[in-house]
Amino acid sequence: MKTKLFIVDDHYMVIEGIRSMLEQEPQIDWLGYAYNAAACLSYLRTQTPDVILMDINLPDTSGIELCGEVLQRYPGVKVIGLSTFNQLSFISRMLDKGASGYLLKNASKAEILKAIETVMQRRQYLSLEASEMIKKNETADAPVLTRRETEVLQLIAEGMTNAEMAERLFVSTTTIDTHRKHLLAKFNVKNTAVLIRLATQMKFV
Amino acid sequence: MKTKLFIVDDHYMVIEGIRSMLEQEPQIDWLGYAYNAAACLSYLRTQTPDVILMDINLPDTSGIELCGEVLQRYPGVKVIGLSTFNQLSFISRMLDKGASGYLLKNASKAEILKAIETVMQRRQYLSLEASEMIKKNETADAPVLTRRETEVLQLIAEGMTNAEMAERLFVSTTTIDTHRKHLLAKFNVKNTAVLIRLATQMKFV
DNA sequence: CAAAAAATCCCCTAAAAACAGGAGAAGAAC
DNA sequence: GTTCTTCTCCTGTTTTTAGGGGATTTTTTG
Repeated sequence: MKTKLFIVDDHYMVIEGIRSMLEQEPQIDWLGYAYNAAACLSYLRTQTPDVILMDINLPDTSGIELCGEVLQRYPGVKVIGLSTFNQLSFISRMLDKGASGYLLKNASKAEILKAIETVMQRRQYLSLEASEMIKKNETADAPVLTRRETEVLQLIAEGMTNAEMAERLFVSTTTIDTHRKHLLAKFNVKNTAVLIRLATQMKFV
Repeated sequence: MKTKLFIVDDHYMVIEGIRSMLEQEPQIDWLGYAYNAAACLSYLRTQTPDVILMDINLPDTSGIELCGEVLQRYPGVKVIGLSTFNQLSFISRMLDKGASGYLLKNASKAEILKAIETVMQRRQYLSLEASEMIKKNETADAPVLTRRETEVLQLIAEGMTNAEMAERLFVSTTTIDTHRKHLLAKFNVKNTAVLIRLATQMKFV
């Protein structure tokens, strides 16, 4: 039984690298690739792969969003996140969205094959270097936000004041103020500037 | 006359992609690759390539530094920068260091070959999409900041208040206030939140 | 050198955000 | 059926930013 493999990555060189490594493998059925989230979703309407290798950074949506969307529509698909060293903070959110594993972009052919094999057995595959770094980062990094907090964070980043947000969300300004306090506390920062910088860097906005 | 080609990139998939695309080309002599700046410099002590494809992001030094160092020691070598879409701001600095060209990581085989050919003729090769985006970035979105404004912007993003920045930069708080006003005006935004979001997205911070 | 740009400083007022501390209600989780 | 989380709201005070002016002194640059 061949594994139907699909890639979503905006870098042709990466796609070509994976293709060159895996195309000749007997257990891999190379379905193709997409450069962005839209093309990926469009492809999935006609074909259903077994495994999708998905870059965290895409030109239109973030891989995190795309992962959530894909798994909501096609729960049977296994998604393996792809990332570079300095983006490990995103991985845990990708796993939260239901991804089955992740690889670093410097993975060898053997490691990619192992990852695909592992997730096909309904187990999780975490690249060694990356899971080590995640362990290290676990404490400090990306906070867990509630629905409302995420919403408020987004609106702050759009430039709205507490009064404007209160009106938009049909709550009191003091409520917004509370959400802000919680955001500052969760990100462990003391003002909006750093909050928005971190939130932007961590792709919350 | 074959072109001796060397790659510096920390992502195995990218190296494999380029190798797979170019190895069979008769005019290319595939010398090999390095994962980081140190390995690259070490390799250059034994061999001198004609063209180096160099990633902007490396684990040890930045590609920009490495580019400067390599060209200082081996002025005859042609360096072509490699980058992704969201790192265009680094390219101009790479060109300042003497790079002969740059490519985006989604470049096709034909484009890579054209770039190599072009720089071997002692001309500069700039990828189309990227030079367009650089042009865009120059005019519309990214404002031109003065030295002091950049400095203040950075400190705001670090979370400092006007008083703290004034102390750090040995000026009055009202001066900082003025720089802030200019920043808001230049970015055409009404508060710090949007300022920092845009500045982060545009890689000012 | 003259003109433009950048950096510096000042006034004032109003608005917004941060800090502190508490508290009730609804729903989910155990 | 209690505990935890989330969302909601409150009263205050203090700090920080934003907005609107204006002005002087260095640097750059044509």
